[in-house]
Amino acid sequence: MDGQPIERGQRLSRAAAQRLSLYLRCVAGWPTDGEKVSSRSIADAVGVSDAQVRRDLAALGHLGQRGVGYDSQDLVAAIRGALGIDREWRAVLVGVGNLGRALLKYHGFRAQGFAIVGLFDSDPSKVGTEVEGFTVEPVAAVPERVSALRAELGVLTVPADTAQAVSEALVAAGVRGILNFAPVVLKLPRAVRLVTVDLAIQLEQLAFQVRHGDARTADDD
Amino acid sequence: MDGQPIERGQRLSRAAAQRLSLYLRCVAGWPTDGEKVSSRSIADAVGVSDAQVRRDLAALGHLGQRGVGYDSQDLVAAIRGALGIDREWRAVLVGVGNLGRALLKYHGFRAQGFAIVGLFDSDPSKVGTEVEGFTVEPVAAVPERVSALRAELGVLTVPADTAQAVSEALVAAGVRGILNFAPVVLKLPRAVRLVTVDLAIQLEQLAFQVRHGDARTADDD
DNA sequence: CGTTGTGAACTCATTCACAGCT
DNA sequence: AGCTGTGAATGAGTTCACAACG
Repeated sequence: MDGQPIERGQRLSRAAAQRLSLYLRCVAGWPTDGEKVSSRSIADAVGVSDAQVRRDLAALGHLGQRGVGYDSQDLVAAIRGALGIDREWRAVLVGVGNLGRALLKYHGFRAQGFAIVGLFDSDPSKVGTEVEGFTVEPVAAVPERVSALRAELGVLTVPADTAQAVSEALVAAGVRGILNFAPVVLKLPRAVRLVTVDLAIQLEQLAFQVRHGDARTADDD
Repeated sequence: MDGQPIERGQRLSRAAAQRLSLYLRCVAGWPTDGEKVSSRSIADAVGVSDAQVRRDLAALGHLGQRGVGYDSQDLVAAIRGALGIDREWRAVLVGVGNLGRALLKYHGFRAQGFAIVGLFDSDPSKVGTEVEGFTVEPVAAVPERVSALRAELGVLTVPADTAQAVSEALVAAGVRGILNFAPVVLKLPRAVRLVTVDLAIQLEQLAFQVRHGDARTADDD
């Protein structure tokens, strides 16, 4: 039932998709003052070239008007569609430590269409407690509960040594994508999408850049 | 001849540096069983091609032995040197919320040579409290305290609306690099290095990949 | 043998520059 | 005039394939 509305002319690269997230964030956050947005204004806001912005947006279809710009309303809708966040995504979170709680409190998720629908932890002292309105369930319940909750995504904020096992349980329960914060390389079936955010590596990247005055980099994951 | 220790033949790309972090993590974590490591074994562990590993490591100098492999000891030292984490980096953390606390507890930082030397928060109820062995100081004290603490890096785990102001204070206090977790595009002097980790964007990337069975991606930031 | 290091080919991504529309 | 869309040029990054070496 994915219908069919938006046809993609060409595949978006991973990097392009990241930039679209950035464009979305700033355009959606702008006051709907005049309605028209130019590639230059977006470019300045996120720190890329205007040609880059046009190239990225052109990949979403013809939604700009020459001599005028882009309609911010349409633009937001088009980017959402291209990123696949024009519908709700149901996700469970495993590992209710500080990081897990930080993510729960981060309401940016819900605003972008992501709904956390279940919480799990292996620590018996946490199971049964209430966190941000959810009752923490035991990690052993993942197999049955995740499918019952109809969750498609899993967020993994558990220690490194249990990440592989938990991720396998999530996959077995039908999760199709995992956002992993444990500093390990998970081995999962090809069909399951995986995005790993390794906080220590990001700090190393920063140190690297400071040491060698290397790249300028404005952001990215 | 090349006389000296580690001169870089060519510049490392940002992407290459990220992969080096991954190599480092797995090689350092391996039991020093035989001493010799092959590009293939590293490649399998982190999910890239063996040619890629060789190309990356060759950029660090000649540290492999044909027909044998790389000495894991030397390899770890060389990668650390290339990434600039062969010495201690002093960092302060601003924003002692859940995310900030999660980072403090994450001992992977200290293990990699990063030392948090100060904590700041704007919330008066947090100032003066002890967190992970540090006394939280007011954010207003940043200008004087950061230089006194000789911190070179700043970790920003504050709400989006204060991130720009706090980052400017950090820069004024002499910080040379900022690891930013606020979902905003910071505008800083070119000389200050910036790495932004936007958690919501990572979730969007995951949704994007699940939606379009697009890339395989193993990780990155 | 097995494994590295690397020229060369190739793929992917970005920038340039301008035609084409408003 | 202003601004988009895009072919062409450029650049960056990755894979191929094999010579060189222990």
